[in-house]
Amino acid sequence: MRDVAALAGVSLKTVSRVVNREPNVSAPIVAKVTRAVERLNYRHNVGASNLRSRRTGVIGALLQDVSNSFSAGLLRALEDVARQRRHVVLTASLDEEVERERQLVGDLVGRRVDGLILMPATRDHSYLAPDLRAGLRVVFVDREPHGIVTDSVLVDNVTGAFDATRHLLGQGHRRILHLGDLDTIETAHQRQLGYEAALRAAGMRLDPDLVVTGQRTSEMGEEALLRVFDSPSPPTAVFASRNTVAIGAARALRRLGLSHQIALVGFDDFPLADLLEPGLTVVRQDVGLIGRMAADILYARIDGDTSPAERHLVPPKLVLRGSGEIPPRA
Amino acid sequence: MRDVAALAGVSLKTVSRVVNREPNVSAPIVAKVTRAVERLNYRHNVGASNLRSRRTGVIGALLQDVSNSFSAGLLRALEDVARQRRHVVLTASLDEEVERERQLVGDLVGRRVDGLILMPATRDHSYLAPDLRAGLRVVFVDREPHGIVTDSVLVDNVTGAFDATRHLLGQGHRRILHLGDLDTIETAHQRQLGYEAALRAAGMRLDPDLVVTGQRTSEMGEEALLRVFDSPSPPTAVFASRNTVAIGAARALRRLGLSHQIALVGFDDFPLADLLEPGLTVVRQDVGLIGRMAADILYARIDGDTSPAERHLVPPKLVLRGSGEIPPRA
DNA sequence: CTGAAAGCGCTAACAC
DNA sequence: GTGTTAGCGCTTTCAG
Repeated sequence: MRDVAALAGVSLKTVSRVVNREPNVSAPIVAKVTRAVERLNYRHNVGASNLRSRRTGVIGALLQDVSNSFSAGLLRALEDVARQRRHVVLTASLDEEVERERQLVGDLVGRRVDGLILMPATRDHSYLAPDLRAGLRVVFVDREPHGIVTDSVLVDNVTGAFDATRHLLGQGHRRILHLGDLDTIETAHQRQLGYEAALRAAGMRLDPDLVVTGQRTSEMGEEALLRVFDSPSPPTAVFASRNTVAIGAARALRRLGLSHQIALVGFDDFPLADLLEPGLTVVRQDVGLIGRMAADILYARIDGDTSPAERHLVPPKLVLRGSGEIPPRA
Repeated sequence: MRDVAALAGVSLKTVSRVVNREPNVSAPIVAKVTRAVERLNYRHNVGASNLRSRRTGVIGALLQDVSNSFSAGLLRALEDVARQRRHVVLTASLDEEVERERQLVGDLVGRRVDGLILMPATRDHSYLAPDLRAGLRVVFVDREPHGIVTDSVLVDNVTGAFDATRHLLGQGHRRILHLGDLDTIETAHQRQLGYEAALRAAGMRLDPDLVVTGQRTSEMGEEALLRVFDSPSPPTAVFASRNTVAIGAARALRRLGLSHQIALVGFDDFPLADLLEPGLTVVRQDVGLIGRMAADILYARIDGDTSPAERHLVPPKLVLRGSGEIPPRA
């Protein structure tokens, strides 16, 4: 920058003004400086500038796994709003690992990100309190903050699961298997609650044999379903409350030749769900909307919004494609 | 940091040493400093440290679209190797937009990333030459660098398309439709070349009516296929050289009721391709491997490897699942 | 509209 | 093993 100033015959501060597109610099000087910048291949050092100005133009996004379609879609939405501010996004995957979350949060705070989008792996977030007090802006996504107060954008999992289950009940199903993720995961637990509530609303009792949680992968879902169906009175419908598990369930039904006999509803849409045979009925969470909301809230905070933290609930939507509309066998 | 030093009763430099886990600090002092850090909720300012040390611990990843499974998988692989170094990844999507690429490269260079992974939208990369000369390390992924010399990790698209086409020919198909992306996109062009080469190798002539390029989305692929099949002598097989297009083609065949009559091979695998009916035969590119290779090469350069830039070709693999093994109609 | 001086928070290079 | 001095590249404050 010194060299640029010298070549352009102006002061350091003037170069700084031009580079930062500040107003109040005369056009000829802007031109002169710009020319010098190009001639010298000068690259403004954003890091150095941050040191004094206290804003990095970076937001952090700590997601579950950027390679799964939910996290990836979220990231894309965040990126789109960040870009409008000429901000940039630092991402990492947590893989449900508690230690990783704490370490990455520490790292991002150390890098002085202007804000943080967090889809937490931990269940207790009080460790964030000092940073929050120090001015860190955080928006939780998909999972609720515990032990601290901050904004969140959540899917209404209870309602989504309730709707899915009610949909199956409405078609006459009475034996509905719930295949779910680890019950310790908050969203999974809420879906279980929604399932139970729908049964209760229909005046039914919960049959513990029809609840199989702890399914994380499509393989686990597939095997779990095969196990359950190897019984004298198998279910007539399946609610698979995680997308990978729904895929496993679909695969298992295919293997059993029951794709068109057993109803199946999944939670969380994914590409190609409509191309399966039958098309997979799912509860869809609008990732684009969730990401945009989270980013908008984060930027409102960055812009100085000091209203009380809010919990934003995004309603999921039941998308009928065929698999969920199969009636119980006569 | 000054406060920490004061509280611990040591010098600034000693705190710096402890925070950076440098050797040659006595255990009791480390403990004292660590305690002071915790008491004060001190957060090491990585940005300030970078200013002096000239390394940011950040790599940039400019990909096509982080929400598609190819880019997302790549990003995940990059992240995994970066994490082993306690580095972090700055990502953005280019969406084939030339201007965006240049702007983001400029931004990331300004942020002094230690290295850059680039899946370019541009076709001329000479604009990078000054930065390269200034020491920027760049590894190209999926597309070749033009106008500069730097490392790249590419999929052997010609061979992949050749194999796919030969596979169809081997089953007796003679009228094979090639549905491809914009021919101006390098990878798409190479796939067209592979298709042509396979026909030539089988002693066949290229029928221009059987080449439909410019298909970008699944909708376009679907319509294009419907158009082609609305003819007196439709093809008996389809090679869809882009994953979204293959999905559109599968959807179109489904609509025509020809899923089991017409052979279909796609390029680039995606989740659930095996669950379609019939399972979709594809040419698979190993994203995990590509990402790991690119990151390893980038870090080798960062570590000072000055050997000549190399072009690494990853062979794609034909994955048979049924749709590509349908024989031509008698 | 432009510039000079001070300092952001840290680490390199050296001394002790 | 630990401390001191200088300065990374920029922006802030205030003066002109």
